[in-house]
Amino acid sequence: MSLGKSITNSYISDIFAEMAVLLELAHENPFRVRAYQKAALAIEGLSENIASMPVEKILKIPGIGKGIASHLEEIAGKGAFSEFEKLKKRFPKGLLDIVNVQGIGAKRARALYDKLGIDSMEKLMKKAMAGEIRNLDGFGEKIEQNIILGVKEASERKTDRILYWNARLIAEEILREIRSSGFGNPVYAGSLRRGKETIGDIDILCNGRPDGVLAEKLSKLSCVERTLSTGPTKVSVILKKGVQVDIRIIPEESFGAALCYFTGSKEHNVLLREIALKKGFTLNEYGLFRISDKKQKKPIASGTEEEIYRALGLQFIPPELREARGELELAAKKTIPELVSASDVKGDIHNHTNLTDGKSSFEEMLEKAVSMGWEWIFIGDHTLSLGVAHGLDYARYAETKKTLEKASAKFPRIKTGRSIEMDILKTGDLDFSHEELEKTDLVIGAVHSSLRMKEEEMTRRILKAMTSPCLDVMAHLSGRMIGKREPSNINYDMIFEEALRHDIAFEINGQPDRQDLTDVYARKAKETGLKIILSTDSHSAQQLEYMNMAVVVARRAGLTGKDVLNSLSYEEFREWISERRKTAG
DNA sequence: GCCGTTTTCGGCCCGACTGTTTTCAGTCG
Repeated sequence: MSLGKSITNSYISDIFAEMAVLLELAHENPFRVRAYQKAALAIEGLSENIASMPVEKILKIPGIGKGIASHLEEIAGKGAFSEFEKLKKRFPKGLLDIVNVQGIGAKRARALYDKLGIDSMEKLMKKAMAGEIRNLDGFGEKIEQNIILGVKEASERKTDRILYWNARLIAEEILREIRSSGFGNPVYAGSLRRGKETIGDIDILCNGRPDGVLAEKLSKLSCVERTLSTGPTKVSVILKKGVQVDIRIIPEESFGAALCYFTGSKEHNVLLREIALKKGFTLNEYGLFRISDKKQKKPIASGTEEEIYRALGLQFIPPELREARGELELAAKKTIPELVSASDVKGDIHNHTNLTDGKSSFEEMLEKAVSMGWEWIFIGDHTLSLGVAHGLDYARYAETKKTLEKASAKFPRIKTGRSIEMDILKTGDLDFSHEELEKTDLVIGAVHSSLRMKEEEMTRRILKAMTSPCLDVMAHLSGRMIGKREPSNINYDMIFEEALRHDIAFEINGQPDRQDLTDVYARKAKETGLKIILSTDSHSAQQLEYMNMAVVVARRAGLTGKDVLNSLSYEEFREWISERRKTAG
């Protein structure tokens, strides 16, 4: 059974996504292709490991039927399924890269392979430079030029997606530039508005008439490197920073319909349109129309998203939930929760100062915390075992706690505590003795070393750490770093169940490359009945702003203000710590 | 390949833009 354990949802999801591409290359029925894409997305969004789910339960997942279920069984047994293996042999690996080049899809990739034997990015570049592609049927000089640019961009880009936080900063910069050029009301949409972990390209909507004038001006913004396409309603550009941005020009009267349409997700939109059809409407980016209104003259709703959802008999769905994960059913029953927002947050618990590996002093941290509008902050540092971070032993913890108290006196508007990020050793032991732990304000347990242990071993290590009554919060549980480090193998079910017995809270870490717990597991934690706490893991005062990152993850998980301990007052939070320590032992 | 309160067969969301073509296929979101 060792094979079954390593078969994660993301592993399976990747197989089905690749299968979809291979089927497209094979000129298969497009709806079959779509079915595999849908299955890949559905599996990616599950918190429970699908490989160990009973088949009756698997068949209840929307988008998964008998066909995919039987493939799943095969994957669970041997890591792949036969039709997939067969197709993989039929097409060289390099073709999959070629499909991802801007302007090339499966059809063109297949044609290039059949007619010129192009099976790698290198060959593609060579043939394009030699001018051999332009002579093929359906190709031309322009496509050839775009291929050369596309291959260059693909090779320069290190990863094809950027972190949410970075995308948000870039988007805000463009919005400023568009605004200062005098164009009305630009907003971002797409996966950025939905708060996805990583962002492929940035979608921006802008108020204006589709007369071509605005589009022309937008393609000349100073941050633009090259223009991919320009039409009266849409401009696609690549920024100097390497990110693709699609800007749409939308008349005010259909702004809501467009915002909804371009926010997505695609799957959410498909379901939304199906609901519209059942009610005798049709929905597109211009509005919601009666089907009988053939020329789409008079929209039922179009100006705002709220109007559109209302006209469909649905509660408004916040963008972060629009992933076709059951939100439409909730909206129909009007049970979409009021999601947590930055204004619910009264403080942070997990951060670092210049006493260990942070950059800022207590005073700088406190000043920033006040400017965030918080009522309290627990300021933390690493413990000793984390040699690289000059961690604290108990004596230094106690000493610096006094220093913090002195610093706090200068900031009467904010209440403070001294937290400590307790290293969970390889054995599952903690870095301080029990007597020392009892004298700390707040203990945040975290794994920092030997992250690649086997699942059983790593799970046992964390379970053991949790038996300490003073371990209050579990930080960045999976240890993953997006794009750099895979999550550790752990058994979430066992860890969550044990944590529930000890009333241990789980952190959503707001570092843009951590976002850990993920939205999927934060949702599961809530369903298990666990408490959740948002943190910044700041290594400078400025980074306290990452609280906004953690809020986005929490919103995607469907959490309310009440679900996060950050919404407690200082006294209530202190009370929670002492109560849980009393009962946990 | 999935799905079903008009259905177990025959549908499957919809439009913009480009570049190739003389009316449309491919790509993208």
